[in-house]
Amino acid sequence: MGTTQLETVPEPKYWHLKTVLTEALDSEFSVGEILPNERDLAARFGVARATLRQALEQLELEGRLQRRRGVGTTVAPPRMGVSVGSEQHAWPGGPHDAWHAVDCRLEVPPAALAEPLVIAADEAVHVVRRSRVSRGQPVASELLYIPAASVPDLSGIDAPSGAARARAVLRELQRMELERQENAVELGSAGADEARELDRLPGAPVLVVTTRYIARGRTAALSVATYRADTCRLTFGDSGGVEIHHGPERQAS
Amino acid sequence: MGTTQLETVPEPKYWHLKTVLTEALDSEFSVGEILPNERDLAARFGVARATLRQALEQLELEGRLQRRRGVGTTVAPPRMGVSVGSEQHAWPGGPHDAWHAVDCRLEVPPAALAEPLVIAADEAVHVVRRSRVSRGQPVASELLYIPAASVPDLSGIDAPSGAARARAVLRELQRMELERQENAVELGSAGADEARELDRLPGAPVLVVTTRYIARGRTAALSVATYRADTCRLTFGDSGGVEIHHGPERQAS
DNA sequence: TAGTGGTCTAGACCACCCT
DNA sequence: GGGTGGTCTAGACCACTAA
Repeated sequence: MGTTQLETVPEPKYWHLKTVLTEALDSEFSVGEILPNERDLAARFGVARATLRQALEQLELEGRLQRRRGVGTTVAPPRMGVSVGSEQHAWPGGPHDAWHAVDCRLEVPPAALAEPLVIAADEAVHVVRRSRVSRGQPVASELLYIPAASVPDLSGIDAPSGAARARAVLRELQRMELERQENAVELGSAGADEARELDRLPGAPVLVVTTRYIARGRTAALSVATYRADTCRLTFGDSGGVEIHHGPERQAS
Repeated sequence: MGTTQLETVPEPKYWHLKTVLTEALDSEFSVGEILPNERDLAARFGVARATLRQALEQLELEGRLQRRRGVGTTVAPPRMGVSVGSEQHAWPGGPHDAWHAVDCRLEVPPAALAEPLVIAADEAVHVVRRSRVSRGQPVASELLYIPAASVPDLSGIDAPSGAARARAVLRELQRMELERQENAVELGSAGADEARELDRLPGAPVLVVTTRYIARGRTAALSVATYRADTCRLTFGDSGGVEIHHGPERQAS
């Protein structure tokens, strides 16, 4: 008919919902405040629950919301900046290290890591598990792969495993001179064990930081660190990082 | 009854599906190969289409699959490494710059950027739009915010807008000495315009790299670059980055 | 035990791409 | 026009948390 048809592209409902909710978060909600439950929200907007959830999932991905099964959906605080791969060229376990060692075992690493580690596919390496906490919250979980060749004088260590052994292995590693390190960031999803350690559900989005420590022209250690993508902003380079704030978002009482 | 009950934690179906599909991708599929369509796959695994899609979405998030409406689902090649925030402290638009300028306009930036730019909330700045292509594919889209104070001698430039003006603005910027730069990476989702430029749907996951260029103690420019999270692995620091391969994954003919 | 978010189903229709 | 992935619905049940 003669109706003007400028609506050439009907925006998906969940996309429009996301926009509306974002504006509401910016103007009407405080950090930590609890949103109405999903069934109520869906009814209020006149959509199916699955459609509402699509919008909430995106907002959680962007770090605006936090959802917890059995509890509810809350407004998330701004992401915290965590520094990675600083230019200071330091071995893991050094004096200004934000990590704390949890465990150390001797294991065969995943096949995909054999090549960057320059070892045989079935060769066992020291695997140090570390975790990183910021503002009282777990933010990252790391697996450090250290070929036996990088820590040759480990015979005097008595601890067969555990945090004590982990620290001993890192101490040994620091006896070499670090040549340089290579870093990479990519998107991944949390495995079952990482999810537990990060207090998230399996499959949660994570930022995977891979660091190759190079000494004497060889890969002396390989770190695979998974950071919570919802709560973390990774800063690197000279220092600091840029603070981005959303709307007013008063602090909840 | 007396049935042994070791199945304490029933794994979600989509999680198990994802595992099965991952193994299949590693062993039985080639890069670029087309998977059966979603309805067939769902029927084959005996699940609803929505459940299958949950698994496919995760695999796409991890960069293992590529889905295109109207076309199908294909096996994605390994992510390509793109270097960001290298230690070489260079202005944007310098000689070894991977970007190419598209446009330049004078606009008021989003309110959230007024503070890091150290300008008034309603002050207009030069906004240079640039894009980055790698291996024939668009990988990133950037908005560069440059306060007028950073390019004082712009009067001689005749081009009122467009790529020519963008290049002129960048040339002017390079006359200052760069003190240092601060970088940050976080997870985001593509807006409508970024999605178009990156050849993705709105809401697609992206890695947002924020760079603050500092000269004479002030923020001389602020870059917000969004990289396709599905196809990119960001490398930074000394150089290179770590190559991680999945399974055999022969190249498709 | 009540209420929350997480998983799952079996449909339907739409937007897009190719031929 | 036929086939693909993208969106949406209206239900159901489950796993978890807290009172």
